Amino acid sequence: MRRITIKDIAREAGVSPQTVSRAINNKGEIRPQTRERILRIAERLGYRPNSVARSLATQRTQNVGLVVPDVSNPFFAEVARGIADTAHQANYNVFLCNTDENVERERSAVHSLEAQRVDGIILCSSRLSEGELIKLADRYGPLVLVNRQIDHPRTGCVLVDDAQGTEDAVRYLLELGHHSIGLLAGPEVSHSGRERKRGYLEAMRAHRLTPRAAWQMHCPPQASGGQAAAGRLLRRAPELTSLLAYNDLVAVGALRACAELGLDVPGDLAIVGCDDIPLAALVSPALTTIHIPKYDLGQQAMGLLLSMMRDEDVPPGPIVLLPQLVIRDSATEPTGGPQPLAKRSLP
Amino acid sequence: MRRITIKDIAREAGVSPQTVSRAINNKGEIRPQTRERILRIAERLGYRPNSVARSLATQRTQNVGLVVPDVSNPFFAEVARGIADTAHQANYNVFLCNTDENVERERSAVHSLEAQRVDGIILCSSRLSEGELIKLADRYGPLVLVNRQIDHPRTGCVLVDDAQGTEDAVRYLLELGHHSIGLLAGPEVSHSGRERKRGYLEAMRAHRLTPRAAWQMHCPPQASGGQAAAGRLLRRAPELTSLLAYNDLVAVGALRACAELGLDVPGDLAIVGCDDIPLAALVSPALTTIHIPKYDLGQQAMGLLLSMMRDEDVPPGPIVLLPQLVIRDSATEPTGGPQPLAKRSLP
DNA sequence: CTGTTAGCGCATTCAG
DNA sequence: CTGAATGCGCTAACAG
Repeated sequence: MRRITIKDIAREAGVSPQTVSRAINNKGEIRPQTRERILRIAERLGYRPNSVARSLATQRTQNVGLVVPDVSNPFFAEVARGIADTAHQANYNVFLCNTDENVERERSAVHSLEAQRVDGIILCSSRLSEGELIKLADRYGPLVLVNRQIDHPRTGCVLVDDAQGTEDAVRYLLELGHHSIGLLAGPEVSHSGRERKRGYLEAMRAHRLTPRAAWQMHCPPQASGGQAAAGRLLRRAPELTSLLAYNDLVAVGALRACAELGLDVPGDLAIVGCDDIPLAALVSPALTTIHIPKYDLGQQAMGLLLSMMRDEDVPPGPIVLLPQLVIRDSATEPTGGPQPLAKRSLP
Repeated sequence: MRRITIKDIAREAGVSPQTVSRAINNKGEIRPQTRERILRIAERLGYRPNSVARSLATQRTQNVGLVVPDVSNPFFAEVARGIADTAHQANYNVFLCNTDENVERERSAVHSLEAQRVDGIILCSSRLSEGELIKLADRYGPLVLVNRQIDHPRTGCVLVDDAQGTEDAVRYLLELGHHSIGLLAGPEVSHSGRERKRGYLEAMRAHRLTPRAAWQMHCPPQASGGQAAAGRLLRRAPELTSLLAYNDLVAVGALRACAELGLDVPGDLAIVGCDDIPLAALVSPALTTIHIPKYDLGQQAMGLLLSMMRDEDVPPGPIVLLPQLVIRDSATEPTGGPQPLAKRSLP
């Protein structure tokens, strides 16, 4: 089944292919009348322009590549939405690549996108080494990094001030009257994990509190990880009246751990999450959490990429987005009574 | 910045471009020795094959299009994962298009994909009319529909037996001892909404129970919708001891409504969800729910599309996947005491 | 305003 | 085993 080409239309209309091209792209001088006629014929014949041929001729594809660890992760799903929406508004298509946090897959995704000659690439939470990223930026066109930062003239970065987020959360807990704040830190390798921990430490120190090692524990960023870690942490440090979790899943895990231990949230223990994924509002108690502007992150990243692809001047330095504490039900003032776990016999 | 082409490599290697092409595609006769040499040069020059040019020459793009209402919806996110994984294993790239359940956007997405000359298209929960789908299938290559069915030689369908799922759930509740089972049906326009309702009605009738209209209520497929509807339904029909929800979000809404009304789940009211999105396992009580094999759905859809693109023979008729009831904590035997709401004065 | 010529980078003939 | 010619469908540059 051969598809209709501009030649077919040209023949039908008795003009040259070039004229058809002009009519379709509404470009160059052309008599409105012929243009109309050609368009009608194109319509009648069910013509669909061939972007592949056009791309080859123009050396631009109007496609961009999006590389994420996992679209089924609600965090990246929302970032992806922001990117896709912004891209489509600007008439760009997007290639979706998942990497599962696997460097090898990320590398192959990037190669594939280069082969596709996408006009720009957005890498979310890239696991590639700084050296590799720079090499990529050197040889390829516009590149935008989400949640990662390198210094390169053809690379844009969009970040969230994760440390600021946890600082705000810690301050909030302190103002509520909590003095002993535990941290369920995420993976040590993760960028946001390190930043969020840093924010916690800084906020503590800023308030002349020495962060105790016994109050901190790393865990995998899922509910199961949070549940296990929270259980251990609360036994080890029963004096804790509040917990800051690496993300909402970990916070939910902590919620479950509390249920197991017979602790009431927020009565006995205040819990604050991070990310504000849809889940956060739906568990009970609904999570007080640090909202990360995920959709915005996507919008800004794609917006930046668009500017770069259009060769517009973009201000140097990363675009930094601010998190915002969302107050719901999982953190209130400490009851002030005896230490929650101290008043019970632990299993 | 001009990119390296096979010509550059040919010049460097002192051979013709065709030889380079053969070396790279490992196709046609070529002396292993020259092949090796060429490949090394390509590597050194940082050559990336130009898929655009290749596509134009071969008339195949190795790209497919994926159209979903919303990737940030956990249901479609997982379907998308299944599709993307399977596609990448087979060396296909995927274009991602969101429609927001907007027919106009879906139409434009399809046009865009046609222009990209993707080798195949997967439409999830398409809102296009049957007529339009058939026209699309007529003029375009392989098409696979997820959650939708049409009869067309070049179109494949992958479905979940939604009715079977709710039938199983109703039977389970009946076996637990529930006689009054309410239905929080989803949107009337949705295909799965209608099917799930049908399954409910059939299961009731199969057990010689007349489904009462007062026990059924339609609602938007979100937690808020479920909460509002459950509240009204439970007041209207206080004799209900169990509730089947259109999906997990609606079920969570029902959970909240129960909390408002002072009803214990599962003690006073059993609730069964549908879909088994990650949330389902994380709320408390954890939802007993109908697991829809979302990732499978994606895998099968892409698998089918691959077969069709390879012109393999595919068995006619839709691929039908079976849901499976996942038993967790939100549904147990009825307590058997006085009707739950009857024993309290309603606000 | 419209047509002609050329080429984008590659693969597919067919010769050698 | 390798090279030369041709075309995929379209646009850019120039002529008319």
